Amino acid sequence: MIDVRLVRDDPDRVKAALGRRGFPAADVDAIASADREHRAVLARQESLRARVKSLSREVGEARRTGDAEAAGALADESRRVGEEEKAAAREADRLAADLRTLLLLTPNLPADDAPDGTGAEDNVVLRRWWPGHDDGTPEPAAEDHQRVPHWDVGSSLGILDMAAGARLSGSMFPLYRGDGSRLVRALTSFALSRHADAYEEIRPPTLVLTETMTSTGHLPKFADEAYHVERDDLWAIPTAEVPLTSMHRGEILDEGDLPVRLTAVSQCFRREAGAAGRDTRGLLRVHEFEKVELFAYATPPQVAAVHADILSRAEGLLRELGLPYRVVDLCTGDLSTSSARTFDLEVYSPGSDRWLEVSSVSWFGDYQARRANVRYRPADGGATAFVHTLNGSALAWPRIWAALVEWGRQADGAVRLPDVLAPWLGPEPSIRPR
RNA sequence: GGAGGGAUGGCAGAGCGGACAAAUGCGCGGCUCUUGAAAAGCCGUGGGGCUCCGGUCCCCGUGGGUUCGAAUCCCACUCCCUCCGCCA
Repeated sequence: MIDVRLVRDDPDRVKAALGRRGFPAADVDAIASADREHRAVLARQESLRARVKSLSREVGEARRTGDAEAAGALADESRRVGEEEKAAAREADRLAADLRTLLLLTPNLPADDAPDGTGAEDNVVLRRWWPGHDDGTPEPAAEDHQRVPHWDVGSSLGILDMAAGARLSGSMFPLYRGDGSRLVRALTSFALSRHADAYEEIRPPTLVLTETMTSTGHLPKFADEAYHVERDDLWAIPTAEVPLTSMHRGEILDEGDLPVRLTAVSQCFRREAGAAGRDTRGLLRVHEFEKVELFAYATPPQVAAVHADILSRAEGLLRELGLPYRVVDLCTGDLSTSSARTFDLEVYSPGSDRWLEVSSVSWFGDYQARRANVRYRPADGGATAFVHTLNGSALAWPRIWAALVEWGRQADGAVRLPDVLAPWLGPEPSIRPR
């Protein structure tokens, strides 16, 4: 959530910033007027409250001095003012709730250096990397035997059974078998091993409270995108970012402990409402998947280095896996609601001839921290301030899995996997027809 | 799921209807003393909203209620602890 004081003090700046992502200026004015109205009623309520308190003190004093008549009169007066105060309090509460609703639905201000644009077509490709060709030499085309979509590779090798997944849970719920399942497990172990030096490994719950989903910005606006367990009012997380952001909810951290860097593997659930039928074959888009996430709470001066670190770790994994990828700087029109700046990593899939998003590395400013109320106390003893949050996938496995089996496919139909996975899959890891 | 106990500041822990943002101890910061340290002594030490910068209001797990007045009384809920039941 953005700071309402920004709207109060410099509405034009907020309008300009939010306008870059297509948010209407009129909605900013609505926030400003809701804020004014709320503060006016609040001020009235508080002065009435102060009056009740001082009258009550006088009642006590009158009683003590034995002046029952005066005490009665004061109590009557206090009761009368109290009634007025209660009405004002109800009004103030209602206005505060209205204001909060407006703020919760307002997206974050984009970073100044995020590229302008209205949609994915305006995103900026910052760089491409091709194994063995990061020196500017021409990128090699994929061989014909690599131009087989992963769903065909998966079913012919018996390592991916989408039909069985559909039988159990409906479409877009993959079921991996045998070496396909081992590959997912190997990728998780591989990624976690690469972050253990600086990021504490967390295994968070997968079902969370409404409050937890609200802190990251996934609620209230995107309720349709998430699975909801109504009986217990719990939500299936779409990413480990959700529980990690709320891990220190309501706490005040010491500046000396920042940045707090966390990594987590979790199942991720996405309803993908409205996405059915488009780009959904095989593992291109699924309802449930596993992902390793990198996450940090940081102070503003630490943000640049932490953001770069998460991005370089995600890129590092792709390089180790030998998968061609590109780094995309998301334009203001394509940023997620909570993000101020996002770099996507996309791997090239030769089987489907498209770039697949496998990671999203974002800086949220204090937008999420304000919703989650995570603050820090500066080392110099100054006033507490909201932390900044950052996160990035490192990485989401279904599309990595897809790219690996396509790029690794040999002329004989077997799949050769990267040697970096040998610790978990054995030497010269590969998958052969059964 | 059932029975009982609990939730107060960084921590421990008093307060159980009237001047309480809250005793006391510990911790932490500053100062005095000291060659230095320790000990001792003194002083200070929660968060937040609004503000005409004079103030003022809110926060004692959360949300309601009673009262002129609630940390304190009542109700509901959440979480923690002990025991029973169930269970991977």
